Amino acid sequence: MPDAVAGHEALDDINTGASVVAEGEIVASPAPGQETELRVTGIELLGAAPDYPLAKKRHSFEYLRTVAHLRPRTNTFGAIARVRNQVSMSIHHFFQEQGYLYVQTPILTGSDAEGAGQMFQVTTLDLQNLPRDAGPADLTQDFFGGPAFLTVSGQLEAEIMATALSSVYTFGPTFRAENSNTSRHLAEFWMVEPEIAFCDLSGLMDVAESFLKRIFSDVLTYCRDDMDFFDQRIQAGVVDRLQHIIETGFVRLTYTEAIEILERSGRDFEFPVYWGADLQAEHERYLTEEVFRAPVILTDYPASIKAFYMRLNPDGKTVAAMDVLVPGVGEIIGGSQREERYDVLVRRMQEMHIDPQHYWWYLELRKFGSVPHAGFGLGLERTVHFITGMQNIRDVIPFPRTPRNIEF
RNA sequence: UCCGGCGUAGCUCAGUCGGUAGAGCGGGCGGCUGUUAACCGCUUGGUCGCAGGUUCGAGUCCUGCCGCCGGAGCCA
Repeated sequence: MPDAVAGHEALDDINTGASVVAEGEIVASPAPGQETELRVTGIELLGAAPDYPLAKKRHSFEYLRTVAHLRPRTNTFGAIARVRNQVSMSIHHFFQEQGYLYVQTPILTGSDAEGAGQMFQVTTLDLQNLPRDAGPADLTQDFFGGPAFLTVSGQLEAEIMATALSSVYTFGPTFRAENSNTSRHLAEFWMVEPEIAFCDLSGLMDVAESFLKRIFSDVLTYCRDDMDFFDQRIQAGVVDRLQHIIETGFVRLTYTEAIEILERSGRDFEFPVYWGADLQAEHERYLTEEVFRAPVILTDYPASIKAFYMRLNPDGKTVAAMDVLVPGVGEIIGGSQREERYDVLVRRMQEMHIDPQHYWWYLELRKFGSVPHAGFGLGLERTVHFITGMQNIRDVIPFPRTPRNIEF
């Protein structure tokens, strides 16, 4: 930089990470690989960056997690933030265009058995000095007069709204206190949960498929540069994979048919395959990655391995549930047609040792003008995980919460 | 939580049979200059995750703990 440039003496303090104001003229560049450049006439150092932890080179994602306050400054995390933004917008656009109502469901809940995993308990009691006489703490003195938790799903409340206002969707944070140490799990993640009035399982599958295709298509259209970046630097083939999914139909298969395929495969699976067993990750991978090489929607699982609120099929053995499985990530959507028949729902709860009294308000939806309805949950981070080809879900959310990790 | 692997310089890693710790990058100094993760020379840089144990001697072997990674379970 010529000495004539105003402020050039600041150059000694301008290194990687510094913030500057540069003035000049945008001109055509003679250099290969870029069309324009800034011919600087003045430069000012706003904030120096001595001992900046991010060198001008490649860093491991593992290291970047230890500097989560700086990693959004890297090219990869910038690209992820833009894709996340686009996916979020596409979710809203898709449902808004079809007349769904965006509703907010509570983050705090008093229901301690929503059945979707371990919950975080919330309290204002002094944990060092709990009110008690020998026995357990007296929770009637707690803020809500009883136990309170962070939600694991907005589904039950969404059903309330959907049976009043027609189709709705929620989009918010969800919390699971499972001690899961994997590349696919977070303790805090964002979930989209549409609840569709007057809808059966077949209609639900149609929504799920067109929903995912819309998200993938928008990302390829509006985040093309970022997707090319992921294709070149993170995982080769992610663009073609999305393109292929958009252009082809999802495979639809019943659980029973899937079991038959697995039994006929001749494969020696670690976990045995038989009707009634829950499908293991190895079984799902075989179906999505080897047999069909495409997203697979599995339906009609045995009632014994699914939640109480899923609608019992006429065969009396299976429920109208569906899982959307994608290659590499596994389950990206889980959903079902809901049991709208009061008597059947009560019987299912009793079979699964769930106290119907705890769900009196949920049951009343079936008592007063019940309608068929269905819904599913889509994990936002699992979706961005799949789209970008990133190896670890902790790297597709700015501030991941996992066991023993909440510093940033 | 279970199984397996790993933890060495600011970062990425090597370290043989147990014998007093090394490279590249980064940082600093100098040179060069149409650069794009520049280049050339010199230089700086260590509680070998923590705590014990075995040994004349431990980065290396053993035990426990902590953390990270991969897989599994749970699930979005």
